[in-house]
Amino acid sequence: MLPGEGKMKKYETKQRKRILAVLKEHTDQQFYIEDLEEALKEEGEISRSAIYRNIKQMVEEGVIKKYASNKGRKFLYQYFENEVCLGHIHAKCLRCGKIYHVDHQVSRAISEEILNSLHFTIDKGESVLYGICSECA
Amino acid sequence: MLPGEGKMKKYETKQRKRILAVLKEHTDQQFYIEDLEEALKEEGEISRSAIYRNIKQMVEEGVIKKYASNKGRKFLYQYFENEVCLGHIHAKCLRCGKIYHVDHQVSRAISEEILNSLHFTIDKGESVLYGICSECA
DNA sequence: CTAGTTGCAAAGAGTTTGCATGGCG
DNA sequence: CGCCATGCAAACTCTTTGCAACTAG
Repeated sequence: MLPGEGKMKKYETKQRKRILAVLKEHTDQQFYIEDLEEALKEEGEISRSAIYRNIKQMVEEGVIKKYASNKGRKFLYQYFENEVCLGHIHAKCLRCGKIYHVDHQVSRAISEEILNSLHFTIDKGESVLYGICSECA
Repeated sequence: MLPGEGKMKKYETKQRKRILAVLKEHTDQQFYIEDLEEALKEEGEISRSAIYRNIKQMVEEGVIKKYASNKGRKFLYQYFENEVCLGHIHAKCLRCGKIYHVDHQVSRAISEEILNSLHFTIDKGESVLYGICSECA
């Protein structure tokens, strides 16, 4: 890990493992804290503070990504596969919530178009396009 | 106004006029409630509840747009020029916060690329790209 | 006039934090 | 064993709401 990217975890607790497992199982989905809590409940509850603290830690480590949601004041969290996600723009379906990876080439093409027309350098990891996916259309 | 788009305002109060004036003066900027409060303070304070209620009303009317911010749990608000903003993707500078309009043609080109590669239909009004603008680079 | 709006204060919703206890290494 | 993490509850932050007083039309 590069310096300044946040502290590494110290202990590998049960709770942390279970939280990460849920996120890894659904890499195309974003979770509210309450979704995580719900999903975790089946094998025994984890306190909210533990969830919040672990999540926060993982965000700092770059293991998961934190997104703001347009409706309401809750945050969304998603497992972030560095190899897969870096350099990709993402698209989120407003109906089903699923996350799609915009193909590498297309992402780069878009990035270049914006650069040419506005001299604006996109941070692909931060940019999420919203719309309706093929399944929901 | 189309049905279902929200209620129209009833009264044109001093407070409402002043709030809208501030937003209209900086159409390339997004405001936190506290920024508005600060900007309004100079000509006499407006209560928070009045600011919140007016803002909420304007969002429902489509006069301004509400955005979630990635850091912190506050919302951002921006005057929404229908003629100018409709059909445009926006780009927000992560450093200075300024909002840029992605040219109509480029917006459409991007929209089509995504449609072709993912069969995903972008909602341009909801999509904001993040990055660094030319001035801040 | 009289319905919609303001300002205040109190209630909500989501997140963070202090502290004693418990568990990883 | 020592340090970090957990769980609980209380504190915080931002937003919403109830209500009496106040205005725009």
